[in-house]
Amino acid sequence: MTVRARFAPAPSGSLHVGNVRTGLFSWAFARHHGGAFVLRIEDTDASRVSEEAVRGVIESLRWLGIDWDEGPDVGGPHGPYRQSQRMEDYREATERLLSQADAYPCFCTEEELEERRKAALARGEPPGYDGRCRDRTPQDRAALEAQGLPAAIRFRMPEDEQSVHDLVKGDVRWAAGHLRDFVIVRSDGTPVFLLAVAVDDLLMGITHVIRGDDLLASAPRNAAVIRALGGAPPAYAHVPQVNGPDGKPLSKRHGSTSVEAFREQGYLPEALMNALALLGWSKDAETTFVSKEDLVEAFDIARVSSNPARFDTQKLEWLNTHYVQQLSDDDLAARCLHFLSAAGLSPDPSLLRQAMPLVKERMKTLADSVPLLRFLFSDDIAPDPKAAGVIAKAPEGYLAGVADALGRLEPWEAEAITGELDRLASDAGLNRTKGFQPIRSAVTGSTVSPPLPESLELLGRERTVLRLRAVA
RNA sequence: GGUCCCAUCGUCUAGUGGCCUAGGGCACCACCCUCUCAAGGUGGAGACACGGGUUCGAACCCCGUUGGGACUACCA
Repeated sequence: MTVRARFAPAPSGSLHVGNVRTGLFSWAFARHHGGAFVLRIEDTDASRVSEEAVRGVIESLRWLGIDWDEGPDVGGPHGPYRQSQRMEDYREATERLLSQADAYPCFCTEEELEERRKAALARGEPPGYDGRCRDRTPQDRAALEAQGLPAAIRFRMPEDEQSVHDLVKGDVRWAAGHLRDFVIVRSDGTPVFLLAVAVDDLLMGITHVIRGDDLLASAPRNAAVIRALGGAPPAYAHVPQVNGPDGKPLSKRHGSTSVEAFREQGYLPEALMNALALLGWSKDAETTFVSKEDLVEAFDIARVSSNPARFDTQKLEWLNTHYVQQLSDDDLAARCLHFLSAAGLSPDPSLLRQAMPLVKERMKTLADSVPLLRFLFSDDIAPDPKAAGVIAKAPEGYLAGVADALGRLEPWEAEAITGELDRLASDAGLNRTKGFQPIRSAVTGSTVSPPLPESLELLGRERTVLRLRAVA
């Protein structure tokens, strides 16, 4: 059997790292087994989706390195891949279910349902649907319809015990009567997720449904609908949710946890993917660096942990510094360009490229390139308060002397500059730290910068001397 | 309330009855290196939620308790 897995996000908000992690696992599973991966957009609730969100989902996944064989943008034999465009399939399925008496019209209004729910709760009974419309006679239904009462369509849940063999949770059972009849078509005629997912998974030939475990309870319902439609349910794997640092499920109040946000902060896709891959899954006891290829090669759904994980930003940061260091200078320069431009700088390409070895191991994120390199690409480098303090404490005439000496120095390269700076410092009775810091402050405007002599070499003699004189 | 899921260092995890005086990564602490900041190196502290069983033997199996979470919608 050829594996067909899918990722089916609801584009109601941004794709947060918990969602993608689930998608990543589904993708890795499909790729590991040489199967197909399908992207489907779950937008049955039109009020909650925006076109922007759909585009955002696609872009985020692509950026991360996840690809799909069938989807809304690339098409495929089982399309369309947006639920909002599959209404005909849902209508046909509903008719079949209705004709088989696996579904029935329900005339209860939301208000009535709410009241009965409260009443049941008050009596200490479970609050689910009470089945009032379940066994109405055809005449009864006709009469109610004749009155023009709007009706939703409910699925008639089998009354025996239901069970799901889950690839990560194991066998999960629901005793008879615990799963109530549920609405599959709203009274306005639009299908509900519970129906759409089942129909789509069936029609798209999905063999493995890998999704968040908040959907575990809907698995037996999805499976029941698929069986009623004459199909065989796919295998299910419900992976745990990803929590925020406080241990609560990821949500808006955790701030920017979307893929897009991490991208904007300067994280590398390879680092995010690595971090996500290790959240709830591990290759073995030791492995901490996992590339896309490693993940595909080693992914095993049976090794997915069944308990929820917190997203660890510090580890992401550490992974990111690691991956930044792995990048070639050209690659890194190209990636930094966007951040420097966004900060209003217009870096000279060759200078930028030459600066990479200096900053590579000093960047946690690509965005860090801005404060580190501003002095090279802007002459507006008024010393910050700390730097101003250091300059003020420099011995009388020290910086002017440095300016003079550097103005005559030959050749203008790091090694010679280092020698000269050392000489100047010791002549002034200063050690390297004390001797270099005022210069660094004057030239970069900050007490923190890439190594000084190398920085000066790149800056050039003229700009260096000019800046020294400006503060001297 | 009911049903279901989950429970190893702060955190991510290894662990599927003896290999565990519980291993690794991040974070933390100390030291080394050092022109700032990093990076790097060395070392250190740090966990099986609790209580009962089962067994010659339990982090691993069973039961209970406690604590988290999900679902219980004409949301997905």
